Amino acid sequence: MAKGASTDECARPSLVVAALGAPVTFSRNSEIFGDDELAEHVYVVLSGVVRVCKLMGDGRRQIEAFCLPGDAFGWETGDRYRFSAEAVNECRVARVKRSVLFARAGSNPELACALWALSFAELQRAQDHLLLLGRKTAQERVGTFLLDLARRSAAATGASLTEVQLPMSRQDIADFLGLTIETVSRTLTCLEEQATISLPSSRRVLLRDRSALRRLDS
Amino acid sequence: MAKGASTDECARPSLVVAALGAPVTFSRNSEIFGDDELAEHVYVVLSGVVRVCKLMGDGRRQIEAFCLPGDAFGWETGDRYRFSAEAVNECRVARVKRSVLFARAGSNPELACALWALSFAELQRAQDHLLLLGRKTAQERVGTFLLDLARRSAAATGASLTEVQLPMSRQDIADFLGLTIETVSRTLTCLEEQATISLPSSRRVLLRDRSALRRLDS
DNA sequence: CGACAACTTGACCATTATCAAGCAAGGTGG
DNA sequence: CCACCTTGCTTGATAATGGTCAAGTTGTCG
Repeated sequence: MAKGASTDECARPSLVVAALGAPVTFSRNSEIFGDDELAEHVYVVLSGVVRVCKLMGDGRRQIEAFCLPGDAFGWETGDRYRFSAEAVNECRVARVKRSVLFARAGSNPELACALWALSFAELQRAQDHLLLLGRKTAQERVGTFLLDLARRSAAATGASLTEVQLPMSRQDIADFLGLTIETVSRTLTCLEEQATISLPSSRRVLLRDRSALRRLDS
Repeated sequence: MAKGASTDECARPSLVVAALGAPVTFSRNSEIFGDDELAEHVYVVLSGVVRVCKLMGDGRRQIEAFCLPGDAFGWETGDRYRFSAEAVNECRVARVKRSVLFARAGSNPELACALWALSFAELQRAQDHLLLLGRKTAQERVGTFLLDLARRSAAATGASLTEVQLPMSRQDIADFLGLTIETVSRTLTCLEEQATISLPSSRRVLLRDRSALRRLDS
């Protein structure tokens, strides 16, 4: 306990930011903000899961991130959002006015530090995701996804590390991993046949062989 | 000219940061820093091109970004780099001590603002790249790449918008676009046959039909 | 119980990867 | 100055991963 706060000079960055905003709830599949809308707010997930995505003219979709409790989304440099955000399931988010946030950050070093921490977390996730989309096989993508979701769910809500709830549909997973829904389904089946995971139901996954999964993770 | 500085409340963020560092030069293909090394510096490109990349155990490589003059790289939240950086060609970079940078940013709002601008620019490029890697075809990837490089080269060095110099090898392009070297080569040949581009030499590209390229860009 | 959405599975296909030559440009040493 | 080698690029033939199209199955909600 000696120097307990050493890892978080900016203790719980998401809380620092969320404290400045008002909680809002969104129902499954409802839009939190749309591509090209005026970017007036930054958001922090309180409960539930949010997907942040880009759409191409012909309907192809790339989900850039699933945001779990504690994650922030809606950062922009310009004055408009460059992607849309939707509730994957029923969820609560803290909505913080950008103007308020930046005004306060100027005079509040703890807040400024929290903003850094949150936006960098997003950058790092994006960078890891580039490697996945550019160079990993379907099996590696799914394996990485499951491990990551398990780790982050555990961190955010204290869920088990070996049992993952999938709040999102197969289509969402496919659009996140740069695959099709069929390939995601087949890959999960294949991992189950290899006894790497088991699927007690389509939205619950047990990680049976974590070392096999970690091997897929690279 | 009236309100000339409106777009850059933090005028030329890269210059503000670069001013704090010392210029260093690197020769073609030399390493600027390696994955997992202690992250003591942040860098700004002054001239030349830098590639920032991740490697997998079996040698697969993903280039996360090509950094042109004015771009910054080497941001980290933790104390170690999570990727490596190498000189694509002879290049000069400003090397800034992280400790100095962050100490000064605390008391210098212009600098703090410049840091935001630079790191967000990186985040946005990463996010656009996710869509490319996850959902675009080979032809779309190459088209997007050429347009982007032309635009950024023009912005950084005043180069022409219709003639692109490729400072990087086909292998670098492939590892950036999530393709193989052969597919990049074939795709360029194919675009030339369609009269969308021409290739006076392997490292020079003329953008003949920008609207066709923009259609590929989505 | 019926209807609908979400998921799985199968058969076939296409894009891109792999493997293997061949070619062009640039540098070096005789 | 030229033969030789190296490196980087292109092209071709073939293979494989993942995509597409089409049925089925499961599960949920009225």
